[in-house]
Amino acid sequence: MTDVLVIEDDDRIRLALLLALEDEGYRVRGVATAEEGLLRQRHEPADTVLVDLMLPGLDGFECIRRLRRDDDVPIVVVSARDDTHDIVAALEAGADDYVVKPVAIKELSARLRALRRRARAVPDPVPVLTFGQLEISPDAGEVRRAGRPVQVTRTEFRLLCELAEHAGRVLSRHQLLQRVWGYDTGDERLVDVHVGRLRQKIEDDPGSPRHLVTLRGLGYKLTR
Amino acid sequence: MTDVLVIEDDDRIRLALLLALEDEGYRVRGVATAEEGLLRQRHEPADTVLVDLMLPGLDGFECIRRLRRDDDVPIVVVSARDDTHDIVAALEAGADDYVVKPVAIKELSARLRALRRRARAVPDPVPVLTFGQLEISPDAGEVRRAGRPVQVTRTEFRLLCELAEHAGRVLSRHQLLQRVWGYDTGDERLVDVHVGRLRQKIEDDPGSPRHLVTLRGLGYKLTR
DNA sequence: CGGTTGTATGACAGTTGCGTGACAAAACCC
DNA sequence: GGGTTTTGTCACGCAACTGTCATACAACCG
Repeated sequence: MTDVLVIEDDDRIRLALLLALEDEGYRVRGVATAEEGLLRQRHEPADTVLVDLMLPGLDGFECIRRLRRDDDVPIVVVSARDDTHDIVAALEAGADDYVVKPVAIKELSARLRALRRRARAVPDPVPVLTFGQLEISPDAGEVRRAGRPVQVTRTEFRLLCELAEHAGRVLSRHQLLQRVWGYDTGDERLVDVHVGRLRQKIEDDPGSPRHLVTLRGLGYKLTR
Repeated sequence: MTDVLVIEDDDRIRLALLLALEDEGYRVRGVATAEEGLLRQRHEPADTVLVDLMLPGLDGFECIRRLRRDDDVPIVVVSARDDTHDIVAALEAGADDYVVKPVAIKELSARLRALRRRARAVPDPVPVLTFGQLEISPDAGEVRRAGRPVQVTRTEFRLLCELAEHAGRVLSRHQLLQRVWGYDTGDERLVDVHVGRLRQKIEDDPGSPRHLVTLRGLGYKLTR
C-alpha cells in the first residue's frame, strides 16, 4: 500500500484527486497549504507527495525545496501552468515529475508507480509475529518453534497467518473456510483436520494446546 | 558527463534532438530503430535512453520492455501521441517518464536531470550481497561460490538478483515472472526451470538446496 | 448417569506441485 | 551464414498435500 499526500488549496480539486487516488488503491491524505503539508509530512510521512504550485502563503517551489531538505520522498507537481519555465523551475527545485491539470487519473497513477519503482529504498526487515516461543513470519513464509524452523504446508500456513492476524479473537469455522479456502460453503470439519495437523507441528503437547485453542461451539483462536 | 541514446526513426527530429541535447552538455548518440538501439545499448551503454513509440519493426513498447530486461537505465519516451492509453502503457512497460512532442529542450533537459538524480540515488549501497559462501555483485554482474566465479546467463542473473534483493522473503512465481521477465501473464513453470538451472550452478548439492529454497505452494526465496 | 452434541485423529485415495531431462526455437557471436 | 549458447515448452514421475470418512474421545445437559 502506498501513502500519498496531496497539497492543493482548491477544495474541489483536492477532493477529486483524493477520491480518484483512493479508487486506484492508494491510501490518501490531503491538506490545503504548504505549511500544513510540511508539518504533516514530517509528522506522518507519506511515500509520495503531490503538490500544486499556486498555493497561498508558502508557494509550491519553496514547498518542494523544504520537502527535499527533510527527506528523499518522491514529489510530483500537479499544476495548471504548462509554462516551460515553471516546469524547469519545479524540477530544479527537486520535484521528480510534473503533470499539467487536468490529468487523467490513470496517467497520474502510472506515473506514481513508475516513480516508486525508481525510488524504492532500502528493504525493511522481515516482520515477525510472536506468540510465546512461536514465531510466524508471513513474508518469509516461515514458522519457528523455540527458534527451530517448523515445516508447515501452504494451507496450514495460511490458516496460521489468518489466526495470527486476528490474535486473541475467536474465528468461527465458517470464517476460516471463507478466508483461508475461499469457500462460501463446505464441510466445516475440514478446518478441524487442519487445525489438528497444525497443532502436531507447533504445540509442545498437541493434546492440550497452549496457543491454538478450541472454543467449543465457537471456533478457534490463537493466543500468546 | 551524461551519455544519452536517442532512438527515433524520423531523421530530422532525431538530428534536432541530438544537436539540442549536445548543446545542453550531454554526450549523445542516435539510432533509427529499436533493434539498433538495443544492440547499441548493450555494447556501449548510455546513462539515459530517449525512445520514440512509433518505430518501424520492433515498436517502442517492446523496445522499452527489452531495455528494462537488460538493465536499470532511465528511459524517457518522447512521442507525438498524447493519448492517456499510450502514456500508461509506456510507463507500465518500464519507462520512467513520458513527454509529448514537440517539447522544449529546456524541459526535457530538466526532466533528464531529475531522473538521473533519482536513478543515481539507488545503486550506491549494494556492492556485494553475501549468502553464506555465495556472493552476488549486481553492479559488476558477477556471481561467486566459495570465491570461485560462477558463469550464469543473463536471465539467471536477473532472477538471482531479484531474489537477493528480497532476501529472506518469499517471491511467488507470478511476482518473479513479472519482475524478471516483465510478463503479466504466462506459464509459471518457466520460473521452475530457471530456478533449477540456477541451483545446478550455485548450490553445493542442487538436490537439497541451502540458499535457493522452494516453499511449496508459495514460491521461492533466497536465504543465508 | 446416559444421551447428545461437538471435537480430535488416523487412514486413505485422489490431486497437486515440483524437479528434471529432452527438445525446438530464438538470440547471439564471430 | 553457420555454429554455439541461451531460452522457453513439454511431458513424465515422484513426493507431498488435500479433503473425506470413520471412529474414538470429550464436553455438555437434563
